Amino acid sequence: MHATLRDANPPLTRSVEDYLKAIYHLSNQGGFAATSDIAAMLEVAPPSVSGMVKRLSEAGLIEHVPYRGVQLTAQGRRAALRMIRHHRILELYLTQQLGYDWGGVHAEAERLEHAVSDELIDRMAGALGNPQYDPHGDPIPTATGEIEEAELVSLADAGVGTKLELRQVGTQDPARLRYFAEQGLTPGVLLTVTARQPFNGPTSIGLVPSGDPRVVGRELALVLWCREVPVTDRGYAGR
Amino acid sequence: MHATLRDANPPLTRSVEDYLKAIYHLSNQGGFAATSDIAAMLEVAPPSVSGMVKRLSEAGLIEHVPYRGVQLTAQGRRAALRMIRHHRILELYLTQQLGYDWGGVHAEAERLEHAVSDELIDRMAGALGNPQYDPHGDPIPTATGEIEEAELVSLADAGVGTKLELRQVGTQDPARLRYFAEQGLTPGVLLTVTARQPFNGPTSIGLVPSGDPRVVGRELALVLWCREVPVTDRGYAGR
DNA sequence: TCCTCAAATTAGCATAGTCTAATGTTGAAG
DNA sequence: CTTCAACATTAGACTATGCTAATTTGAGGA
Repeated sequence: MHATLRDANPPLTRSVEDYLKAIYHLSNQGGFAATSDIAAMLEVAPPSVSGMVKRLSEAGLIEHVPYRGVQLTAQGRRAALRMIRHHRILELYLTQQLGYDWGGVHAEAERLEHAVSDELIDRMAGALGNPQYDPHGDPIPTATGEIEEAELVSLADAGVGTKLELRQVGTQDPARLRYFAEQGLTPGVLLTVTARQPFNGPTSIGLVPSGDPRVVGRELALVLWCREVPVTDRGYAGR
Repeated sequence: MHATLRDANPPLTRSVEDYLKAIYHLSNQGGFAATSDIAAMLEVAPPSVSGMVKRLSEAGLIEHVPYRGVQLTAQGRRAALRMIRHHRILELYLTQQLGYDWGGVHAEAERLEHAVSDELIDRMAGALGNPQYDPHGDPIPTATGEIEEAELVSLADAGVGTKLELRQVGTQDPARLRYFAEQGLTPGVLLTVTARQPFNGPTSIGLVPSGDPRVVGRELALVLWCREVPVTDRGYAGR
C-alpha cells in the first residue's frame, strides 16, 4: 500500500542519477541546490527540474523547500556517491588501463557510470590498486558510500604555496560575482597561493595551468572557498 | 522538412538497439522475424512489439510485412551488428581482463553494450589482440560491420566428430517441431556428431554438455541446420 | 512600505515505451 | 469451403521525461 513497501529498491533511471549527482555537487557544504543551477548543470529547462524535484522528493531522495532549493536525503546522497565513485574509477581505469587521454574520458565515463554494476567497478578499482583519489585529486567514495570530505578553506586563510581548487563562491552579490567571473575565478579553477601581505593584506595567486597572476583583497578572498588539492593534477574535467 | 533531413543520425535508444539485435538473431538466414518471437525474446507483450515495429519501420531500420514479420534493412543490420560486436568483445574483455566468470558476464555486457562507445570497444579489442571469435565460438563483427557468416550445414551432412550449434529448424510442421522439442533439439543447443550409418542412414549425436545421445533419421536431420563450432565452448549464454 | 523582477512553479502538451483488452487476419483442419 | 484458433494489430491508458507559456512568489531597491 505504501510506496516504500511496494518496491523498496526500484532501480534508479539514468535521469534520476544525473539529477542526484548534480544536486550533490551543487550543495557541497550543506546548502541548498537551486532549481536554476540544476537546470544549467544538466542543460534542461527549469520546469523540467521542478517536475523531477517533485518525483525525487516523493521518492525520499531529496528534501524540497519550495522557492529555496533542494538537499539530498541520506538515501539520495548514497545514490549520488555511488555515481561519483563509478565516474571517478571509470576515468582512472580508462586512462590507466586503456590508454584514454583526459580529453575523451569524461564523456565516456558519464555514459558508463549508469550502466556498470558495483561489482565491475570494484573489480576495476582492484585492478588499479584501490586508489583513493582520482587524477583530479578528488577523493573516490568507498564502496560503502563514504567519502573523505575535503573541508573547504577560505582563500584568505589558505597557506602560501598550497594548490587549491575553487569550490564555492560565498556571495550572491551580482557585482562581486561578475568581478570574480572577469578574473577567471569561477568554481572549478585551480590555483596556487603565491603570497600574502601581512596585516590582513591581499592574497596573491597564480591560476593553473596558465600561470596568470591575480591579487585578491581580504574581503573578497574570505568568500572564495577552496579545497586543497593533493599533488598531481591537470585541469578540471571530471566531477 | 523530411524526417531523414531533420536528423540523419539520431542516436538509437537502448530499447531500439535491443529490438534490432533480437530481430537480427531471429531472422538469421534471410527470413522474417515474427512479432511473437521478438516479444518472447525481449520479454515484452506482443502489442509493444507492434508499436516498436511501426517506429523502426518509419525510421528505415526494418522492413515490415504486416502479419508476416520483419527483416532488417542494411541500416538496421549495421546497428544490430554494432551491438553484437559490443556484446561479444565486452564478454571477452570482462572475463579475460577482469576475472569475471561466464555466469555473471552476460547481464553486465547486456547493459554495457548500449553505453560504450565504438572507440572503447576498439581499445578493448586491441587489448585482447583483436580476437575474431568470442568464447562461444561466435564470430565477432568487425568495426566496419562485417561478420563472418557461419554458413549452416544440415545435420545430415555434418562431418562425424564435428561440434555443432543447432541454429535453425527448417520445418513448420507442428508434429515435427514438437518432437524436436521433446528431444531437446531446439535452436541454440550444442551437440557433437558421433556417428552416421551408411546408405542414407541416421546420424547419431551427443548433446553438449550433458552427453545425452540421440539418433536422428535422415529425413529429420536434413532440416536441422547447424553452425560448426570451432573449439572451446561452454553452453550458450551470449548472443 | 511598496513595487518590480528574477526565479520558481504550475499548466498543458509531446514523445518513447510499456501494458491490457478488443478486434482483425490467416492458414490449416475438418 | 467453412470455421476456428493462433497470431498480429489497433485502441486506449499510463509513466517518465522533456518542452513552452503563463502564473506565482519572495526579496531588494526606491
